[in-house]
Amino acid sequence: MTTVYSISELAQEFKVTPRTIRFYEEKGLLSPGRKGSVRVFSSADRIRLKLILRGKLIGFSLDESRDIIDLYEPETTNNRQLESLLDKISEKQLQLEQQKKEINTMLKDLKKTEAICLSALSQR
Amino acid sequence: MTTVYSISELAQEFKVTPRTIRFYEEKGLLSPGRKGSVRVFSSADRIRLKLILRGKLIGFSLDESRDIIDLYEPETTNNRQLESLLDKISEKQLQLEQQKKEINTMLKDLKKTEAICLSALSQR
DNA sequence: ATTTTGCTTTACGTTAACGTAAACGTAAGC
DNA sequence: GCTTACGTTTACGTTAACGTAAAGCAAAAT
Repeated sequence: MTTVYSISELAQEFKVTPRTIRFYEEKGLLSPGRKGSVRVFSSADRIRLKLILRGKLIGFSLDESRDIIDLYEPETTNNRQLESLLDKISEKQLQLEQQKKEINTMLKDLKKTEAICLSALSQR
Repeated sequence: MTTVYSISELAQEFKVTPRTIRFYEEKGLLSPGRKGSVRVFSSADRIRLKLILRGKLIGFSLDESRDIIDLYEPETTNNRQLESLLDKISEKQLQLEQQKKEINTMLKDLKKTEAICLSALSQR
């Protein structure tokens, strides 16, 4: 008995609206099952939604998130495709490393500003 | 003799269009000087632009970027303001740390997929 | 039995972040 | 003196990512 979710269950869990989830389906980022006309989400669908939202959080567009998610599910079978997939993975890794650097820079700058504030406060 | 920049110089350097820079001014994220009607950008303006774009890269909206940039330039003078500023800084730091975590998770997942691809390739 | 709850589709509206085009000014080069 | 390059303002257009509202079906609760 595999776990399934309704649209509103997932919406609640991830603090988005059902509209958002339907929109993701419309855009081809999700393809839940159907029981009649009603959407039925599997755990795999849930994970995909999680990945989409994670991507969103770190500034990826839905298209970019789809790219990444597709990387995780290689239905790719021949070597040429596998190699192009590896290329894309490397590219995404570089991009993510770059973002980490930017974040670290920002954190440093914030620490500086924080220190200035603190010394200003301690000085009355 | 302090360095100044034209709009197209900055546009070229940061690979954006002049329109983008004007838009940022319109939104209050930049306020370059003027020589007649012509915009004149200082090094400080250049830095601000850099910060805006850095924010963009890691998924901040322009409003969020403005918030962060304003943190760096505390014209804040009284203690209450300084303390609220410190709060905001802490908040942003948390947010950035969170993003780093998400990025690391993604990187791990990508490594997994990469390994799968590689083993699939080595197996013929 | 009927009201409520939750889901569906369809469709128009909205906001952010610019793009694009028009119409004009000005200073430099030929 | 005219063109070319670079700047300006004004204004309408565009795309992504949903919001919102209408109209309807279907199961569950009263």
